[in-house]
Amino acid sequence: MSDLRILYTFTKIYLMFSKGCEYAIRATIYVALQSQRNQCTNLKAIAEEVGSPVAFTAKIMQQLVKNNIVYSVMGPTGGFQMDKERIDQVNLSEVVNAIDGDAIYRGCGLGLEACDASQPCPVHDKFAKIRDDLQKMLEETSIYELATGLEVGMTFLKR
Amino acid sequence: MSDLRILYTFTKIYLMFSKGCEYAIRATIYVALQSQRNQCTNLKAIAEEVGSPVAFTAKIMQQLVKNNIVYSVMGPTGGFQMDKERIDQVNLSEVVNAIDGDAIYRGCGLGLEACDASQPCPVHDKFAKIRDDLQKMLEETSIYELATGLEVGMTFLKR
DNA sequence: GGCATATAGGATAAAAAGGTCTTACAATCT
DNA sequence: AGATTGTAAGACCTTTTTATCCTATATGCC
Repeated sequence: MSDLRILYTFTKIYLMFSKGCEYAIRATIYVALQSQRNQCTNLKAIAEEVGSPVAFTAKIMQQLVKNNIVYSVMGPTGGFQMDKERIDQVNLSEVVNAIDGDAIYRGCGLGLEACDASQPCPVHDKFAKIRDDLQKMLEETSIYELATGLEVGMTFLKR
Repeated sequence: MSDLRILYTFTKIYLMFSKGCEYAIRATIYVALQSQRNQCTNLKAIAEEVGSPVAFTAKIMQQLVKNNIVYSVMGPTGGFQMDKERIDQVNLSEVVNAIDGDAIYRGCGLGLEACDASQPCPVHDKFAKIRDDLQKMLEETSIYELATGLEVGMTFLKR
């Protein structure tokens, strides 16, 4: 790792999702949990609970509302909430798609623009399998499942 | 996708590796192929062949040299080359590690710093499986294998 | 030796992602 | 009515990532 600092300053952990998408997933899980308790959660509480910057979280919540993942309630005692049926229906894939789009499923592992089965990059097939597994996992994982783990105290959203 | 442009300007395809790492993999495969033909390849040729910016590629090649993945030869007729034994030995994981470090195996899918088996984030287990598969794949894939596909004309490094 | 051609390495610049602030406004509660 | 909360959009700032440039140094060849 140390040598890398010649190339990059590098503190970032390069992973699957954009930062905004990570916040979106965490926020959705939290709102789902609160919604199960029939509670509307306001922006500040969400940001605090998922450890995300307030202003940035506001943009992300707007995006989640637009994509019909959560809904918003104006006025005092307002905030964000999820329909109870939606908690079961919405899966991780939907949330990711709302923020990052579907690039994660489509993109080439080596960054080539015109990489597909007919003109594959050297790692095309090997990556395709990993990506398919990822996609399947994201589609099979419901927000309900994740919120439940959080409620039971088995999982955590911060730090 | 269109709605996203409110949040991000977004042309980027957010994936597994940094840009530098993608170039590194492509470059290593190309150098390996040339080395099998006992040819030393200079920077300019590499950059041209893998479609990467010359100056940036120079930095990446330095990194690959430091990590003993390729070696460099100075002076006219110089460039980069791989020991023939190394072509078999080196796997994708080594190349990735040389540029991006091992963050891809360690990092939390939701970006939490203190996420592990004892204090997992809601998607910890599901991500762990995908990441383990990715790691295994990267470790099992040799540069030799990838260079061979390229030589045979089955795979491509550009566009 | 002298020259051409390479890589090495530091400094710097450009672009993208991440994040903040401000302004105007709409809804809803007390 | 007034306070509180979200909506929407734009301008702006900061950090990280990506990329370039310049000078030093090594090597092969004449």
